[in-house]
Amino acid sequence: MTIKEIAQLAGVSSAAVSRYLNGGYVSEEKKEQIRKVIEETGYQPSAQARILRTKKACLVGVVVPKINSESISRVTAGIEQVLSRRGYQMLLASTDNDPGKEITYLKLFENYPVDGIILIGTVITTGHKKFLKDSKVPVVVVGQYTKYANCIYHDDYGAGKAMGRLVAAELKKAWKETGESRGKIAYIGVTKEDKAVGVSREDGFRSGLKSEGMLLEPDYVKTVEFTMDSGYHAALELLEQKQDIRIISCATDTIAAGAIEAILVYSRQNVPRSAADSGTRMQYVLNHSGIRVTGFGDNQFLKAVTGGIPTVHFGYKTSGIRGAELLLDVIERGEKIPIEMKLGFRLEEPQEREKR
Amino acid sequence: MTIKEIAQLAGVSSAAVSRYLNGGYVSEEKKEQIRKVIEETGYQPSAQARILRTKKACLVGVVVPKINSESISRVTAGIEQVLSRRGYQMLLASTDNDPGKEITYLKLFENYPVDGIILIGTVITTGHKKFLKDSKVPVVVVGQYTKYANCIYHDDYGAGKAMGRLVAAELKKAWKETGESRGKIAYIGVTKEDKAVGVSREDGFRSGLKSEGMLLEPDYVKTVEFTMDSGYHAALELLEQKQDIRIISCATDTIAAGAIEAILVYSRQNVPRSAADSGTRMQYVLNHSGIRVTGFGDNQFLKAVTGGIPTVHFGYKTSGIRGAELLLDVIERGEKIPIEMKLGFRLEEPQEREKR
DNA sequence: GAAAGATGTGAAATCGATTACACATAAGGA
DNA sequence: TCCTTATGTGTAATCGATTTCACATCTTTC
Repeated sequence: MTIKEIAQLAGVSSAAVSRYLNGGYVSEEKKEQIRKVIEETGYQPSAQARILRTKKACLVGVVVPKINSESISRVTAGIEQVLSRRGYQMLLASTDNDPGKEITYLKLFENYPVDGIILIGTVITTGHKKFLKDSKVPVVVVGQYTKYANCIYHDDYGAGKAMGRLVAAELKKAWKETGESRGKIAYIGVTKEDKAVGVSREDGFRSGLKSEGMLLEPDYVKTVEFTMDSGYHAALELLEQKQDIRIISCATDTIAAGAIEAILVYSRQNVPRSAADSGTRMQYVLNHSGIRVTGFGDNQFLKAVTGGIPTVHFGYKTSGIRGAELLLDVIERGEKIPIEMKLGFRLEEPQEREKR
Repeated sequence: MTIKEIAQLAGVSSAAVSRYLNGGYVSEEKKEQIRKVIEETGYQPSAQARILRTKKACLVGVVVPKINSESISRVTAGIEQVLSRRGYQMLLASTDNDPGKEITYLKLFENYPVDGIILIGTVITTGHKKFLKDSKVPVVVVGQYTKYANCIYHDDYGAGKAMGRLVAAELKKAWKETGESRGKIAYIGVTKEDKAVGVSREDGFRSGLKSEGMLLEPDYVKTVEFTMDSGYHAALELLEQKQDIRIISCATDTIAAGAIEAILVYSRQNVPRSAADSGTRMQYVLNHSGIRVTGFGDNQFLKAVTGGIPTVHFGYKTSGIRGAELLLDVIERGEKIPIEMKLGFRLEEPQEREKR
C-alpha cells in the first residue's frame, strides 16, 4: 500500500492524502473519504520515504557496550524517559564489548535515519575520534570524557579516591583489632584503554590509598574484562598466589561479584566440611575468611543477595537524562556551544539490613 | 555529499558511481577516479535511499521487554551470533515492561527499514495478534507460543513440573528429618497474561506438586512483576502473614533474589543480635531460618554470590540462534511453512562449590 | 464591489540512491 | 567477414513519501 494507491481509491491526489496525514488543508468531505480508505486498507505510510524527504526521524540511536548490565540499563532508562517525553523513540545497538563493532554501529546509525546518537563509551580510539569529529548527526558521549563531542561523565577519580581512603581506613582498623599490621590490599581493574574506569578510577583509588600512607603493590593488581567471570578467575589467582590479602577492591560491582565467588570457592577448602551443610556455607566463609570485597556501581542485585559491599553510587540515570537533553537541544535548537558535564558520586557502605 | 556530487567530481555519471559501489561494470580508469574522490570526500552513501530503492536493509529489529536481564541478553547474544555471521546487523528496542510500547516499536520496525523482526514475547494481546497477522515484514516470536507467527518457546510446563516434584520431595525430606509434617510451600508468580511464565510454568509447578500429593494453598501464592523489588515485597508479605513457610518457589531467578533478600531481612529480626556482626549474618540466617528459595532461569550472577538455588536452565541462547535462523530463512529463502519449535530444559540443583 | 486573506486542490519537483534500457565498443568464434 | 558475447557508459525511471507552486474558490473587510 502506497500513498498513491490510497489517493486513487479515495479519488483525490496523493498530496491531499499527505496533507490529511500531516494536518494541512483538506476539506471535511475529502478527509472523510481518505479516512475511510485508510481504515479499510490498514495503510501505514512508509517511514523511510518520509524520512528521506523530511530529514526528521524522531529517533535516537544509542550504542551500548553490552546489554546485560544494571548500570547501562539505568543510563538507557534515563535516556528513554527524556526521549519519550519529547516525542522521540530510542533504538539500541549492542556491541557486546567489541569496540570494533562500535564504529560499525555508529556508522550504521549515521546513515540510517536517526536524528542523533548517544554513545555509552568505553574506549575512545582514534577511530572514535574521527567519527565524532565529522559525524553527519549530532553525538553525545556518556560515561567517558572526550573533547570531540558533547559528553557527560562521572567523577571517577574522586570516587576512586574516596574508596581508596575507605579501604585504607578499613585495613588500619583490622590491623588495630588483630594487633599486627599484616594483610594487604589487592585491586582488580580493567584495561587502561578505558580512561574513566581503567585510568581515572584506578588512579583515584591509588591516590586515596596514598593519602593514608598506603600503596598498591604490583603483584596485587590484576587487569580483567568487565565480566563476573573474569573477576572470578583473577581473584582466584590472587588468592592462590598471595596468602595475606585482606581486601580485594574491584573496578566494578560485577567484577566484585566474581571476586566474592572466588573467595567462597577458595575458602571452602579451608573450612571444616561439617561447618555447614552444602550450599549454605557462605556466611560462615565470609565471616571467617576475613577477606573483604569492594566494588563500584552500587549494583542492587548484589546488594540484595549479599547484604551489600562498600561501593560507589554514580548517577547513571541522571547521566542518561542529561545526555538525552543535551542531544535534543542540539537536534532541535541547533545548540552549538560544546558542553562537558561531570557528575558526582556517593560512597555507599553496607548498612544494617532494614525493611524497606 | 550525495552520489550525484561524487559523480560530478569524478567526471562520471551517478550510475557509474553506484556500479562502483555495488560491483558492476566500471573501467579500471574510472574506478580509480571514483575511488579517489570518495576517499577525499569521505563520502558515505545514504542507507535510507538505498533501502527505499532495494527493499533490503540487512537489518533485523529485536523487540525486548527489558534490557537488564541475563536471560534476555542470552537470547540476543544467540540472535546476534547468527545475524553477524550472515551479514546482518541487529537493532534493539526495549519496551521497559510496557506491552503498550511493544506494539509501537513493532510498528516502528515495520515501517523502518528492517528486513525482519524478532519479538521476545511476554504477553500476546489481540493487538499483538493483529500485528503478527498482517505485518509487512516477517516476524519470529521467541519465548512465547503463538499460532500467528513462527515461534520458538521453552517447555515451561515441563520445567514447572520438574521443579514442583523437586520441591515436594525436598519438603518431604524436611518433614522426615524434623519428624513433623509442618511447613508449607509458597509460590511467587507473575501475571496470567504471560502464558509461558504466568500460566504454563505455574500450571506445571502445581501439577508437579500434585503428582507428589501436594498442593499450593491460595494464601501462599502471590503475583508480582518481573523484578527483584516486587519479589522482595511479596516474599516479605508472605513471611509476615504465614509463619509456616519452608520453601518459596519463584517464577524467575530475579524474583527469587528478591525473596532471598526478604528472608534475610525478615529473619534478622529473629536472630539474636550477637549472633554475628553486622552485614555478615547472612549464612547464619540462611542456615537457621530454614527457608529455601527456588527459581527459574539459571541466573549466573545469583549462582555465583549465593552458591546457587534450585533452578531451571533454559536454552536461551539456543532459542536466539534458532529464532534468527528461522527469520533469515523466511527473509532470504521465502520459507513459507509455519514453524513452531519447543526447546527443552535442565533442572539445576546447587552443587558443591568447585573451582571452575 | 474590489481587494485581501483564508481555505482547498493537484501537478510536479524533490530526497538519494538503484537499475532497466539503449547504445557503444572490443573481443572471440564460425 | 559477420555474428555473438562481454564489457562499459549515461539517461531516465523508480522507490514512497513531502512540499512548492500555481491556481481555484469562498469569506471578510473597507
